[in-house]
Amino acid sequence: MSETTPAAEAAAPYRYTAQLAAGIEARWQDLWEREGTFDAPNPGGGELGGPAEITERPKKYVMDMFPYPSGAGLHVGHPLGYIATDVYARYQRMTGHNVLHTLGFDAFGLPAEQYAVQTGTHPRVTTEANIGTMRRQLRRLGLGHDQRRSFATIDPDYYKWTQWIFLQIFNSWYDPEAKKARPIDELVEQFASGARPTPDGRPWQEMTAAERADLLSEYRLAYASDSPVNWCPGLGTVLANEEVTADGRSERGNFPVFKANLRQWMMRITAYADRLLDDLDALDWPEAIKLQQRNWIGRSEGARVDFPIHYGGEADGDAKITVFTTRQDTLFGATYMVLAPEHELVEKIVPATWPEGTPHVWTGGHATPAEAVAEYRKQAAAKSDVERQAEAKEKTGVFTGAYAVNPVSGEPVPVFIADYVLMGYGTGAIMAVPAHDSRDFAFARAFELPMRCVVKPSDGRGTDPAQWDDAFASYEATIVNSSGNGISLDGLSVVDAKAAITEWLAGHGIGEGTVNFRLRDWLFSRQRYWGEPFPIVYDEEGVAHPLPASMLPVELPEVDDYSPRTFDPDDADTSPETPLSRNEEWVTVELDLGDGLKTYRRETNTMPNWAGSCWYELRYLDPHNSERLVDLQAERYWMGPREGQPAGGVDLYVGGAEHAVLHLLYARFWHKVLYDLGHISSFEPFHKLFNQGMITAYVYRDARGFPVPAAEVEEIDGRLVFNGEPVTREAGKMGKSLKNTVTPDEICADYGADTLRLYEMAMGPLDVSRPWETRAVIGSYRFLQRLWRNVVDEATGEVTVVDDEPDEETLRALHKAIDGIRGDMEALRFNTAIAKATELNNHVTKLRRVPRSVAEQMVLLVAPLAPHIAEELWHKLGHEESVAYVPYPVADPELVQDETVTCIVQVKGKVRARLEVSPAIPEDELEKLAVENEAIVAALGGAGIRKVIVRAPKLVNIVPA
RNA sequence: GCGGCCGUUGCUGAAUUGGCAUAAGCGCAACACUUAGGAUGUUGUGGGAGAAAUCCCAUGUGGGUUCGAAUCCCACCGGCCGCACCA
Repeated sequence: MSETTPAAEAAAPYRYTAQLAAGIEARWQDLWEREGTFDAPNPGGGELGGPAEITERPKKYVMDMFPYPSGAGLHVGHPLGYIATDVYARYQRMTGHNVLHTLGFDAFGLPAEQYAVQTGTHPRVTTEANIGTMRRQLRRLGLGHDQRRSFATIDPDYYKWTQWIFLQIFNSWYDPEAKKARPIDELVEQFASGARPTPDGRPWQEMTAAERADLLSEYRLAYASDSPVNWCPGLGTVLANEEVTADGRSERGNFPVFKANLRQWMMRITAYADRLLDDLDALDWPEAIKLQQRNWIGRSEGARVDFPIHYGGEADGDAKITVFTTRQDTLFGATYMVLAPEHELVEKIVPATWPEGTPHVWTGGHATPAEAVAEYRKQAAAKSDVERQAEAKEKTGVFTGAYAVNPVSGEPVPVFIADYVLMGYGTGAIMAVPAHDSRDFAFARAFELPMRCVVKPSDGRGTDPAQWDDAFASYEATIVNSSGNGISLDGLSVVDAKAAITEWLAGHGIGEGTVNFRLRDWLFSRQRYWGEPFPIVYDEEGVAHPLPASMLPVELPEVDDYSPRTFDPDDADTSPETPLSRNEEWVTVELDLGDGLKTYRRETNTMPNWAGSCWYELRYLDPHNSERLVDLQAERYWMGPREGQPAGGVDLYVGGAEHAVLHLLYARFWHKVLYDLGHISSFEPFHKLFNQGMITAYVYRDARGFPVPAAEVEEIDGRLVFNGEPVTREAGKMGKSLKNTVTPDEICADYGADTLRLYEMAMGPLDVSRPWETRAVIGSYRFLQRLWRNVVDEATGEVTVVDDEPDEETLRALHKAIDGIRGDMEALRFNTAIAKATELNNHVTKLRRVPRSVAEQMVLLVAPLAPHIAEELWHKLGHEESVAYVPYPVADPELVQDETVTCIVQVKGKVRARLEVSPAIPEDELEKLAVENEAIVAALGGAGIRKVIVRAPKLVNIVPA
């Protein structure tokens, strides 16, 4: 490694060693910082303004996903993306772009709070210390960030604007006509003028303040509501749907999550479902991520259908159950209905007694419907999502005692409640078509309900569902048994039947075609200390008032105990307690909000971790603006829509795929609201998204299965051994508990930052996960040593390049490398760029005298990848300016191609001869050469030629007769 | 269960549009320099046959399309990821 014996040092005191690299790297990092080498000017004047000659260049806005400053420090996997964006940004600078690249910190959140609780210090103290550590670790890698633009989400200057955006969202509503957010005042005006009637028809002026507030809540894009939310006693907070895993546990901490009815802040992201879906098309994102977002939004086309129902006592002829279905074509096959247990209609429809002839299995053994329903609802509520998942295969439910009417067949259909119908999706009620839906099929079998086949099975199973093993759900079939009430679907295909019945339903006023989304509104409040406070206060009547912008930021108060109150993780019968509520002095506040000085109580929830990362791409552009969240001109310059980027946005956004739906969906939503309200010109935050893979590491385990320190495992005769005992190896994450952590600091110390950068980029394609292998780092180190030696004499430190013109072969090798590397850099294929640079470097190493022109171009080629050594060599070669802005080498097209190319001649696809030909050789000439070639004649063995395929100049393929 | 992605050498991985499979690196081997090598350099390194030129086989398995397939299509095997009673 880096150790060299005194003898070797004496012989080569100027060898590129880790020690030498450390000196070079520190020196250039200091200079870059001192000179502000990577400061990117905004157009125009002001603090961040810069010369027009730079701002007139094409721009590139390159971004990493916000790091969270953990207390554990970085391992070598963390900086992978940061190195990649730095290489790309440096390349873009050298190809004439004004490049904005910086890095801030996402520093609010539960881990900081938990860490602070453990260490007994204020979250701000530990968080800021962690940020300091991370800055030091990252600085050592030589990342070319514009430090003027760096900030943390916990800075009051920053979260002031997070709160401001919240107010913007709170103070707007979504106008479905205009398909955009509008200020809530415009809605108030409509109500006040009567242009829009109030729900109960009373004039707006006659409504009380509380009534008005409630009404507006139905429209605001941020609103508080009582709704079933994910309550996690173990964490002491509620969670967004996205933060709950499929088996009903918290993503962080893996605690059980329960449904609880709590008053919480929500974001009406569902209003944007269509736009969030449609605008994906114009984005340059990995298809897999787009697909995940599409699935999460979950658009499905279907119809709403009303089923008339008569219930006890009420002579209400209009009573109905509305269902959502995607299979309206099977309406004739609906033989029963199911409501979610929590459905509000349930209480109303339950009759006093079981109808005559109610089968025993339907009643659950209860004497009255009310009893049965109450008992089932109790059971369903007590079930955690985990239990519900586990029992998903077995359908449970109970008859409500009520019958509705199938609107097309006119037949009475019994109404059940069952937990396989979810309150949160569609209308919380379904029409059950057991013959053509496998869930309904299972339920119908369990409860001995009738089935009616209305889609003729195309798999030859017959039309009697009693004989079937499962429902027939295919669309590749025609409708049968579906006539009556003035409509017939018989003989139509599924698709045509859908259209026909939808039209019929609409015409009769009992349904309409509609679109339903899986996406739900975003639960936006948390019962935590370490987050942004809401800029909201409540008056005596409990009406929420937004604070004026002049009162921002609402700073976090000191509290005695900032940990959230947590409970027994399994105790669902608990409720959250916000840490901020403990500071009574802060909570109670005297304010003049326009009605004179009054007493208000502050909102004590805080915003979720995602809030700060929802808009940081905008603040980098103009981080110190105290008047606006971002200067419009700066935003338009760096992110505005343009050719090829119709929605605008960051040019390159690099981060892990784990944020596929959460952060990326939320950030897109906020961005669109800000766009609608005219604050920005782009309507998507990130034009190109790139997911980097993970650096994994080998985990070594002993016979008991415990991890052993990876660094101390030896390979003896092909067997893996630790302390003389055999161990097993597997790929895993890198982490302390697995004893396989490798830190960037140790690699920098042993080889230097340039070697680390180069190795991480050379390991493989950026988007693929791959295992770290410390022993392979030496390869990148050798590359840099050879590069160094090609320019510098290890014994004297003198530059050894000569002013000779390079020979033809070297020249062609150089230009081929330039051409290839440029393409690779552009496409983020750094691994193959390095392979090409290595080839060139190895070629040059063999030259006895290295021409200056070749050495200089080589230094420029590797400069984005290994910037410190490149600066050093560039200056040793006699240049004064930083290599950062020197134009990247350009290939001469004449020299990219060899003077002669090897043409392969195949017979029936097998290579039988090679010809050295000019790249410009005409097809017919090449064919002639090939056909006359001795080896080919021999290979043909006298057989005639059926066909000759010529792909000049590289290939001829002869097909014998 | 549904959807998506991926299987190339001892290992990490290259291969532009369907056109010489295995670039580059690690490791391994030999040699040179060296008191020494865990330094550096040079050379070799998919399998099989052969003295050699060369030939045959090989991109998870089996089929197909094509003059030609790692690449396109179908089925299967193995692995990874996402969603999961979504009506």
